[in-house]
Amino acid sequence: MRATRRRPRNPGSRAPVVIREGDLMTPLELPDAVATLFASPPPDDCPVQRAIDQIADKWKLRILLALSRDGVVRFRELQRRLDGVSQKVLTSALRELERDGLVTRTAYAEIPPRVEYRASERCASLLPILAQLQEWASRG
Amino acid sequence: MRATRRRPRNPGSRAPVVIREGDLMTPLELPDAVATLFASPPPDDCPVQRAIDQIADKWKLRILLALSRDGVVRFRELQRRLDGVSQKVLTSALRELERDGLVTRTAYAEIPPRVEYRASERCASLLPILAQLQEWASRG
DNA sequence: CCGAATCCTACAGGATACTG
DNA sequence: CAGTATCCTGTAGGATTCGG
Repeated sequence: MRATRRRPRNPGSRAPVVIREGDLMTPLELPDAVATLFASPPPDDCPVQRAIDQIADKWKLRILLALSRDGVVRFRELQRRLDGVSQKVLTSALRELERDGLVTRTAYAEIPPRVEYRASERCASLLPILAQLQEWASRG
Repeated sequence: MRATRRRPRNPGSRAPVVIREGDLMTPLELPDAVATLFASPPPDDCPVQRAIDQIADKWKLRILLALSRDGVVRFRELQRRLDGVSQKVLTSALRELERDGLVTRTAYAEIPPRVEYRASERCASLLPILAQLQEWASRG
């Protein structure tokens, strides 16, 4: 952990925070590591929002975990492991994950067709963050 | 989120990793730090999914960032800063965030009424993870 | 086996009016 | 000001059918 910088009550130190008189609580401590969160472009181009949007639907997270755990998985087998997902939804989820660089799709021109999905390196680099998120969720 | 119950699959003991012969790629390297991701209960009780659900809608992330940055913010002022949010949606988002322990709501029995929102400590502990997510998103 | 095409429902999110 | 109460629309997700 890094040194927590306690904000003193005296005025004069840079005050980006609105405090009314008689206010009992100070704002949260904001370590430097999170400063970039507030420097990002305000509206819709927030990278955090984009990242969340890339994994926040009903199935994507489970898809990524299944592929990361099992390596190479074919479409039908993946659908079987994700109990209850419809083929249409799984297809579109995989398409988006592929577009976002989180999974790799490999199709073989065979009969019957064979399509393999695997997690990408980009997905692998996301897993430690998800693990932290898991730890965070378990705390509360 | 409506999931139709299907018959539970019970394939017996299965090798955790399926590798076909002639496969060129090995599964991703999985550091120990992410092992807990695959040990969690499979279906709907995944803590990661819960965490994501708590912040993955159109406004929650911006609400949390605004409150974390500005400290104490009243309802109307918050709505002004989140350009375009309707009060119904803002209200329900704040209710959920409060229920999940991410924001604190303080109402004063005055006329006109005054209600203050602030980010919780639990929210503060989430920010570093969001910062990492931001860094991750910037990499791809 | 791997989808694409179609149809359908539930719900998130928005617009507006009204209240204490 | 800080909400509720309605009404409305777009879309995520599911069921089913068809095709290469």
